[in-house]
This record gives sequence, C-alpha cells and structure tokens, in this order.
Amino acid sequence: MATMQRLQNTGLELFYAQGYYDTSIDDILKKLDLSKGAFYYHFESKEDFFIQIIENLLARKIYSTLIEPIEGHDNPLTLITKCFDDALETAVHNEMDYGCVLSNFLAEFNGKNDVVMRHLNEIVTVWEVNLVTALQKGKFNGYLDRHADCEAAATFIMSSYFGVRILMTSAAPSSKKYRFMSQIRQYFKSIEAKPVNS
Amino acid sequence: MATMQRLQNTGLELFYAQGYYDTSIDDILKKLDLSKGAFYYHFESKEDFFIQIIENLLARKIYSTLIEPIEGHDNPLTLITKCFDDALETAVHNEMDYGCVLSNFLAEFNGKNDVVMRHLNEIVTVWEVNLVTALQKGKFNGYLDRHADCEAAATFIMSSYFGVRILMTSAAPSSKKYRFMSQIRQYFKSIEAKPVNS
DNA sequence: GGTAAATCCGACCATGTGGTCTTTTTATAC
DNA sequence: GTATAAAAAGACCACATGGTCGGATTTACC
Repeated sequence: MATMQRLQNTGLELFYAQGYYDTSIDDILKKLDLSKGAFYYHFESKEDFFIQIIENLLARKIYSTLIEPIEGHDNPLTLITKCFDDALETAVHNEMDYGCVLSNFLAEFNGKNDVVMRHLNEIVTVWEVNLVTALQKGKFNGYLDRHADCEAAATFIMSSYFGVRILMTSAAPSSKKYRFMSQIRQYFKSIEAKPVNS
Repeated sequence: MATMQRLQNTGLELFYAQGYYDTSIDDILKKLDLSKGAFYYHFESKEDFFIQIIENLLARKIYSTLIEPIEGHDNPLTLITKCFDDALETAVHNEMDYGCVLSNFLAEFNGKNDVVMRHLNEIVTVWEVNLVTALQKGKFNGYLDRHADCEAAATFIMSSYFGVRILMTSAAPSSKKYRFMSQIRQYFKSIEAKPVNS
C-alpha cells in the first residue's frame, strides 16, 4: 500500500519537473529503488498511472491551494487576492518551480491525449465553477459591482494566474509576482461594488 | 535550400502539435518523404534544429502577431485590444489550436533545457520590452493614467494572454475569448487616463 | 508451521530514438 | 563527356523506452 503512494508521489514530482513524455518509468523506479514488477503490479500502464496521479494528488493539490481558500462568506475578491498571494509566494520560495502543475500538464497533453485531457479539464472546470460561485455570492452580498460579469471575471482571473506562473519561471519571479498582484488588485478594484453616493 | 525551409516549417508544425520530446526526427522526415541524410546534412542535432526554428520562425511569428501590431502612436490600450482580438480570433477559427506556441514551449522546456530556454526567454523579453515601451509612450501621450505602472501592466497583460490561450484549448474557445476580451477592456479602462474635471 | 495470496524482482522483448557513415544521386562548371 | 562538390539516401549502431512474464519473497491468516 505504501509502495503505491510512493510511486505516485515520486511520479508527480518527476512528471512535474521533467514532463510526462520525458520521464520514463525507470526514472521513477530508480529513484525509489524499485523494479518494473512493482510498478506493473499496481498500475496497468503509464497512462493509467498518470491518471491516478491526477485523481489522487493533482486534484487535491489544486483544491487545497486554489479552491478551498476562496470558500467563505467574506469578500471573494479579498479571498482570491490572498489565495493568489500565498500560492505565488510559495512558488517564489521554491527553488524547483516549474510553473503551475495543472497548466503545465494542460499545455503538454493538449491535442495529444484526449483521455488525460478530459481528466485535467475536469479539474479546470471544478476551479471555474467554484470561482464563479464565489463571485456570484460576493455580488449578492454587495461586494461586487451589480454589472460585473462573474463568468467573464472567472475566466480572466484563471487566465492571468496560469499566465504568471509561466512567466515567473523565466526570470525574476519575485518581481513578477509583485507586479502581477498590483495589477490584479487594480482589476479587482474595477469590478468591486461602487460606493453609493447618497 | 528549399529542403532546409521545408524541414523547419514541418518541424515547427509537428513540435507545436505534438511537443518537442514526443516528436521524432523520423516523424518530420516521413511527412516530407526525406531521409536521415538530408536532415543531418542541414542540421547538427535535434536541439540545433529546434533552436534554428525558434530564431527563424517562432521569433518572427511572435513579432508579427504580438509586437508589430502594437507599434504606433495611437492609444496603446486600443492597439493591444485589437491585437489580442485578432490573435484570439485566429485561434478560435483554427481547428488545430494547441495554444500559444511560445507559452507551450516555455512550459515544456522550463527546467529541462537551459539552452533552449534562453532562446525562448529572449523572445519573451522582446515582447515585454515592446509592451512596456508602448505603454510608457501611451502614458506620455496622455492615454494612460499618470499613476499607471507600465512594467506591472505589461506583466499582467502578458500573463493574461498566455493564460487564455491555455484555457481556450480546453473547451468553448469562442466564449472564452469573448469573456477574456470583455475583462481586459475592463482592466484597461481602469488604467486609462481619467477625464480631468475642470 | 504451513499455505495461499499479495507483493516485488529482474531478465527479456519489440519497438523507437538520436545520431553516424558510406554510398549514391543530382546539379554545376568546364 | 567529365570532374567536382553539394545534397540526399538509407543501412546501421548503441541505447532507451513501455511493457511482459515466470519466478522469488513477504505477508497475512488459519
């Protein structure tokens, strides 16, 4: 039982660092001092292995870092700001930052493997739905402008986050983070509830 | 001479569609009905081949679609809006859209191949510099708010674009584009020059 | 302690990979 | 026609890959 977990953990680690197609099963096995037999006892194939990683590890990871933190009854714009600030801060301090795990895999599998793509897109959808819900609730509670388009805002927010994570891997992640945060605050200010002039 | 061009064109095509590591030289050769000899007569290695593609094709592509359209003396926010609208419209109507070529390669090579990364990052930097310059000029000409942070805006704009291109490949690209455009307009409105109350 | 199932080993296979090298074709000039 | 060099062919190599399989080793249970 522990072996299966170890395989999945190291699997995600290496797939994230080196990419799925450029990581061999032997790479993972070598790192864990295991053999082919151990691997194919627990998993049918490399693809099956990866899908289980998505379901068991990736989905939870995204949930705990990007979805769960924005649940609540406070101002969603504040929650999202805090959530992104935390996530990006983690990335800045991570020596081995290769960008957002999810968006990297999306880029790698897009157009290549429909089965894997479906699983990845499911996570994207869950994030999107939760974002839209949070924003709509915030609108209902008077935090967002009456005219704000929550679906559009969610798309835009997700886009910008996926994007910075790519940019941050190139150079000067800390300054990229700072700039990004300042501008997303700016954007949030533009869709927040306007003070009524009474 | 024509053979070299054909190799590079099909190379970019396949690398974009299937990824660098999942595309073999034989794949490219087969599609062009050429042999190993032809390839290694023109290029030293697969990596050398790819770098030449970056320099000769990718760089120009990015320049013509994302940089050149925002040069000029008009309102940069208008130019960028138009530029993105065009680029995304092309993507929407492209059956084989696998996202932004540049950002896909960034995601694939990041942390794996420093040499390639340097070449890719160079393109990113050129785009960034041009964006910042355009925004600063726009500020000077009174199109942007005096307090607008041009570097930060550029980072944010680039991020959001890279991000939508990823999201658009998943599902409903047309609606994603519409939502994205509406929100980037919203953001632009928040950094444009405020009307002076005289 | 014995038995059976779960777990793991590691040799093996077919295939695909980047890359080399010799040979042949093709174009060019005289 | 022939010499010369550019261009392309394609057999070949060493190695890595995903996957298989019969057997060894643990583990759990009676």
